[in-house]
Amino acid sequence: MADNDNSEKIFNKINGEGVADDDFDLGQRLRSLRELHNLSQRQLAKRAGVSNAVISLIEQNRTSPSVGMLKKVLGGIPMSMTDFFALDVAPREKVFFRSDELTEIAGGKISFRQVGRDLTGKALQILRERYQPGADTGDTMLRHDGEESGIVIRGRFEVTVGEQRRILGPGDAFYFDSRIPHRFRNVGDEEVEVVTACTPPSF
Amino acid sequence: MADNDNSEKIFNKINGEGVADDDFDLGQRLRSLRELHNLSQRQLAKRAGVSNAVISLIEQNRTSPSVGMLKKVLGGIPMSMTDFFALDVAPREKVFFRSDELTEIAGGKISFRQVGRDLTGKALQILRERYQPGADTGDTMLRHDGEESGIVIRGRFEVTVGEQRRILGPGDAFYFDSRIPHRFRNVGDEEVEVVTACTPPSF
DNA sequence: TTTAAATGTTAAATATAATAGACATATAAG
DNA sequence: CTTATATGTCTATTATATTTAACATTTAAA
Repeated sequence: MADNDNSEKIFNKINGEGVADDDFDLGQRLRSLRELHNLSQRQLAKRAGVSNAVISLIEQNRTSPSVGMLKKVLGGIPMSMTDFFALDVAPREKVFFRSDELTEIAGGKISFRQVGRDLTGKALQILRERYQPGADTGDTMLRHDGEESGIVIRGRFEVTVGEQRRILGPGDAFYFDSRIPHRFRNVGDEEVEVVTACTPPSF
Repeated sequence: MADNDNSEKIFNKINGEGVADDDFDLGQRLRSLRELHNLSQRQLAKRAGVSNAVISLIEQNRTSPSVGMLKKVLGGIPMSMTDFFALDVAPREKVFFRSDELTEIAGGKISFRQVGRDLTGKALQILRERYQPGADTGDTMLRHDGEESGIVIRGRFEVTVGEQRRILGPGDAFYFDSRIPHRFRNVGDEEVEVVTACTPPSF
């Protein structure tokens, strides 16, 4: 073995034996989903075109279904694989946030005020952002997983996404895949106010 | 068979034979992902603790891996199941939206203006909502999958979530699991303006 | 009570996924 | 050229997922 020998060893040190054991309980998840939709194992099985036994076995985690099988089963609900695995969301507690309760993330020329304090396990991040005149997100373009969207409330706001650039005013909006390098800048004389949302949270 | 006999037949009419054949190509997806990370099949196999053959077979779609297997393989990258399936998002086209390009969803006393026209396959829905004085979302509580959050820009906005109710002013915010029944109402004299985000899109 | 249909579970049979190891090819080193 | 290491693919064997058909309970109707 040649040059990649090391990376593998390092990797294994980090991740145990390289196994990514998500702890989530596939069986429990399917069972909840099925019961939420008021279907019996047999009803679901028939709609999905599979045997009822396999659903019982999956729900007991006595088998690890092939993705083809899981897809068929979910097809009986119906729900996509994507949604099924995205269902990681835990039940939430705090619902309301006073203006001054928003979590200050960055001060100075750019102010990010986030709804909610700890977003681990949550699907959505929503921010009220303020940019002082001339403020920007820096020279290196931002890049992360997920999608991102926002609506400008006040000011003249320059948004750069990949090769595209545009100046947005009040009421204007943007929507893009956050994996595309992006950057924000206040190009006007007054403060920019913008409400943005990301999924999943990027920090 | 009793009362659910019909629902099944109707369902099958809608969805072919109840099979949810996502068209996405799992093999191609894994291959791209692996190549993106500059790993050979054997390197990935070693890191994941599986045989190299299975990766070849999966990438050729000659086998439908068990979710356990897929999890292990992704563990070698590493990437979670969630992210793997969330990778469904097609490369996006339109990024910027002028104020008047926002899609009008509901007129009258409540105005929903959405960023983007067709959100199928997208993870995020962001809306600029306006409520005339006295306007509300109706007597029946809303309920759908996903999470929902918003920040009030103007006005006095009553938000009811499950047993909780609160009146929010400019800058105040909310965040909740959309499966909890909820309702919105303008309880002030002036128009309410609020920016909200849902994931996944609820309509 | 008896009967019938529905429920979730389980066992044995079958189909398929996963492994170990060989094969063919390509690239680079000697 | 030969040799060595890496690549992706394929075949036979083993392990496991999936089906079929039964079982044990429960619920509702007769």
